[in-house]
Amino acid sequence: MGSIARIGRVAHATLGAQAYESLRDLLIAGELAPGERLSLRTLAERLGTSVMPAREAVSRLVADEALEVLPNRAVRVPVLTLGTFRELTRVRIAVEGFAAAEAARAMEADGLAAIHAHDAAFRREVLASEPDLERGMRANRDLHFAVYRAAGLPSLVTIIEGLWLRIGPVLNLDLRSSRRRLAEGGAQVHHARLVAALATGDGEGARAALAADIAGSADFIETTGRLAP
Amino acid sequence: MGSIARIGRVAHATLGAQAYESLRDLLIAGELAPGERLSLRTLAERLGTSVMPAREAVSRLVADEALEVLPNRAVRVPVLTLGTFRELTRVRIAVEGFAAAEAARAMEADGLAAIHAHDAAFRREVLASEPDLERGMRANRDLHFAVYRAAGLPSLVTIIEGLWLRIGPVLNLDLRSSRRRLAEGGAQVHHARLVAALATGDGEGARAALAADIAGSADFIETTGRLAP
DNA sequence: TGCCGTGATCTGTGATCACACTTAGGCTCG
DNA sequence: CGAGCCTAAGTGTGATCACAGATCACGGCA
Repeated sequence: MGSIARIGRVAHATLGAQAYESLRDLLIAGELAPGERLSLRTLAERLGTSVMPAREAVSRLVADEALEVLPNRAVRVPVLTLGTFRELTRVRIAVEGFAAAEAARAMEADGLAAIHAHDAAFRREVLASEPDLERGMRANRDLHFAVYRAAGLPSLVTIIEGLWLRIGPVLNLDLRSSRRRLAEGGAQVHHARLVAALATGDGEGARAALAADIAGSADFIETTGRLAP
Repeated sequence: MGSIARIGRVAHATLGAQAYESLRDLLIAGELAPGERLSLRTLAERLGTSVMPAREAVSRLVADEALEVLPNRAVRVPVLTLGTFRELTRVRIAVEGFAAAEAARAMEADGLAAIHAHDAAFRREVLASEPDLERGMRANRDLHFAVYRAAGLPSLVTIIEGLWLRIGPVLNLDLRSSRRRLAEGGAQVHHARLVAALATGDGEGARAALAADIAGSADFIETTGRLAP
């Protein structure tokens, strides 16, 4: 095979798209606290570009409601009220629960294998004596989205990504602040029930397990009392 | 009442936001055909501004997947394949069906009155000897979103708007092309069942009626055979 | 007559400048 | 010594310019 054949895509990523994904990852990872203000020029300087790519990134994230512009035109990470958080949780249970149910019906072998791997990685981190929180949360995220992708409905995955983008800041900020959650919580129990239901094609079982998982972490967040009233 | 009181919103709408809503309405109304290419400069000239607001509008719509950039960097209205259309329809039935079920449980008097009004307006247009298609479709849209808003889950309404934005071009293009659909179809029958279920708080009935309505219009679109293979 | 090379034009992207507005800090005056 | 104004720095928004790449049509060569 000539070397010309392995050139592949040039990965023509525009600067604006790169800036968008950088900011996006920061938000999902909870590295930008709710209420924190952003400046286009500061952001551009940190990215090593002009303000234009930063503008596009912020503009898209505002459209996703992952950032908000105040009446002063200032840009900041939205501060979720308790009511908004509960609303998002209800929507998540409905949408992600549906995705899990569909995944159970459409599950194929390789998808199930990937899910098993992510589940094992998560449980390994939970049971470790010195758990790496960031790696554990990434395993959790990979597990969830492997399930959602298995439903075979790409537009649904996009919708769920938008939901995670909005709850990311409060969710991951609090989960990182206390390492108890990872070890104590029923997360791995829910995951086990979820994986079992997926393996047997039990759609309603998968939906129930995922709903319990979401509700469990949401309850934990509420107990921290860090949400705005 | 002094005239100062009726100023209302300062309409602090940024040019980019105005451009976004203009393009958005054009897409939902199906006035931009699938596959049609857009030019930032042409768009800017039509809006009477520079390319900057047009850029922001297009950028946001691309993020919503309501527009797409080809590998050539050209921007066009996406051409839905039959598979993508069916996928979106399944997601719509799940998400909008959930919204209808929640609306039935949370329904209040004034919301129900508004829904009744939109339903009457739609039926009036269907039964008219000389139906105004555009007005009928607007009544249909108002009816649906009045139901979704009644669920009391704003983030769900945003999600559904995104779905309508994607199917708008093919849906409304075909519905306008044949006036039969409005008159023949079971739309008003499904609407009647939907409104009745909402009035009695029958969540599952509302979900079923809405699902049938969506499936019915989707079937009609498929019979036109205008979708890409 | 058919086909390929080539240049003009149009595309989106990024940088830079200009402007209205907000905000915070320092300075002056009571 | 304290409070209010007022300047200066910083904000997002919009316009304009510069540039690489794609597209398409015309003309010349085989």
